[in-house]
Amino acid sequence: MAGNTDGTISAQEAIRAAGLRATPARVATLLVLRRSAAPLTHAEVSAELAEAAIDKATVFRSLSALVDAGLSRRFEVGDHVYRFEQVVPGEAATHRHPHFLCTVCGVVSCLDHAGVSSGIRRVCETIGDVTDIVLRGRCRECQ
Amino acid sequence: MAGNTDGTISAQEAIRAAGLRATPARVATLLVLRRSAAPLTHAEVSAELAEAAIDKATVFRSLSALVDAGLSRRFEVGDHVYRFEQVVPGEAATHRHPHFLCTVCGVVSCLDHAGVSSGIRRVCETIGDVTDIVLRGRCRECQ
DNA sequence: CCGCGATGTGCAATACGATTGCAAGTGCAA
DNA sequence: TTGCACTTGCAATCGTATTGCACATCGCGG
Repeated sequence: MAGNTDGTISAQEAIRAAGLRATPARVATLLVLRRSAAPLTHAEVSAELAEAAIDKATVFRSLSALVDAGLSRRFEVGDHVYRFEQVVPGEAATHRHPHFLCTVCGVVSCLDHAGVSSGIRRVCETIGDVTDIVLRGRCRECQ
Repeated sequence: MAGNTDGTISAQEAIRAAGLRATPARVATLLVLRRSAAPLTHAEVSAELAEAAIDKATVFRSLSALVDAGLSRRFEVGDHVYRFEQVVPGEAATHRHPHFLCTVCGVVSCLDHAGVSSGIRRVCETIGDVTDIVLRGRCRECQ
């Protein structure tokens, strides 16, 4: 039993597959992330899971565990609050490409295709080993 | 007396010109920013000014005042700590350049000079209004 | 050169997100 | 089913950012 009717892997399966124990707290956490369209703050996830009597420290550790396992992503928009979002199943967690982060709506887009490479790559080599490139600003819809 | 031998405006002059009172704390704060090649955190500036018996709250307010006056710039690279850097006299206060954060040693460097612009600029326009570019990775010394 | 009022400073306290220690509880492989 | 490492809950703690308030100071006008 590795999947649902819609073809996605169940949260429990995904967590196990990532090498973690599928505890209620982690499953619930991942479900909240999956259910949400937008990235959530720890506080938001926490609030939602408070009904299930899951402690905020546990939520934080669950989120961290999910991040470490590559099931979710952590970032922040400049307001000093971390946001979490699920890593869409199928995309490699290690796949590296620049991200654009709209500081207004919080949406993160991937710049896979973007021709960011050539100029920057040389700079990167001068600096060291660049693992991450983030652009921030306002997306077209938030202008 | 509007300038030094090297042609730059003295910190005191600059502060006055920006419409602020040139207090020792502000002058000292601006000097620290000017002296530093890399952007500094509030804690770093504060530590340096502690010798001069300047309180960290004052440093924070001084930094904020400088930012508001357009003499310095505040940003952060994703580690939940604000960085401050001077606005180079002559360049527009809105001038932006990419920053590199070494996730190992935490040092932030400016990629002023870097030829990051050309390729990226086009991408930025496609996406929306990019206000900030951050690269992360390990610097040469932390390899 | 001096006094005064507006402004800035120092100290301490606070807000708040992030993070951890520890003991009790639980998942899961054998 | 059992054991043990891994998790959780609770509460405490940490660090950055921020503010209140009384005192000190800047710098303008006299």
